[in-house]
Amino acid sequence: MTVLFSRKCEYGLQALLYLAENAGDGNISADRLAREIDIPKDFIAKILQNLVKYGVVTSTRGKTGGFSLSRDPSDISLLDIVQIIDGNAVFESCVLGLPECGGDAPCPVHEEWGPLREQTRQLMEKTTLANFRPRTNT
Amino acid sequence: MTVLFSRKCEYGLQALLYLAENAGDGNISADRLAREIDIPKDFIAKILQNLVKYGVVTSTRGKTGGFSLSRDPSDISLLDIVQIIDGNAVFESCVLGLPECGGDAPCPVHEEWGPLREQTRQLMEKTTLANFRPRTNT
DNA sequence: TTTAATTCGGACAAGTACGTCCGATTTTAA
DNA sequence: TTAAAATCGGACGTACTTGTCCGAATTAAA
Repeated sequence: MTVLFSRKCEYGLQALLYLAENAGDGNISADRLAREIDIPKDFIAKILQNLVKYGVVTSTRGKTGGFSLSRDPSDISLLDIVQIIDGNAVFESCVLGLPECGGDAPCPVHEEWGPLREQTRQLMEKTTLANFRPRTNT
Repeated sequence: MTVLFSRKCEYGLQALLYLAENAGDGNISADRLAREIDIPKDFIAKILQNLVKYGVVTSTRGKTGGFSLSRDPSDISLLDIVQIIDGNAVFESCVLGLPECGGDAPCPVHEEWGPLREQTRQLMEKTTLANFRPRTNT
């Protein structure tokens, strides 16, 4: 199991953070991404192709082709990516999986999980692709 | 996708909360559990059989058989159940899936996710099977 | 012009989680 | 004693997620 997001989503986040980090290098190929962040090449290619469709990533074919971010990294939140790949059910569902969990029939952790979930959502929302490596300035 | 725990784990938690809630009824059959909380019968049976092995649930065969809690509900935390079924990787892993995420190479949300994860763990730890329906006392 | 390196799209394969079935055993009640 | 209702254990089937492959199209460099 993963923690909150699917493998696909984790890979997408990792790849886009790498694109942001290495934006100066121009197009970055799926092959390089696969090598650098240790993800199956064809799999990350597919994930990025999907993000291209949603306007987050730009792709270029041909010999010097590859992927790059469509917008400024600071304009793309981690939440944007999560919602494209996984949707936002994770930020709306009962953590115990009770379909009817809500105000009138709350699960035992409903009241406490709500704020934690919301804080998590806000964390993903405020963190952008510009926020790679927060404190590794040697 | 589920939120934090596997389907199996969610079902286990739901079933045990039901056992706690209806402890007065003696043994509760997999069939009743399946009907009441809308889970495939053979699936919840398997999940409970596993919890029997770990000493959380007691099973009785035969005509009036079924399942019941081995200990007082207040003695069984939700975390106990989660750890038996899913392990505790969920409370230890990087939320972005980075294998090397840690103090020296933190992911962009490492510092903030840590406390949220820990609060979640503590919530599951302090909440027991006696904490069903916190505020439905009419 | 040719070759190499890339993305694209679709199909397919593998792996894991989820769910089902069945025969054996146990126990109670008729 | 017999029948019904339950768990147990193992095997099996299904569905979803993850991962792979391949041919076509595109582009730049040799």
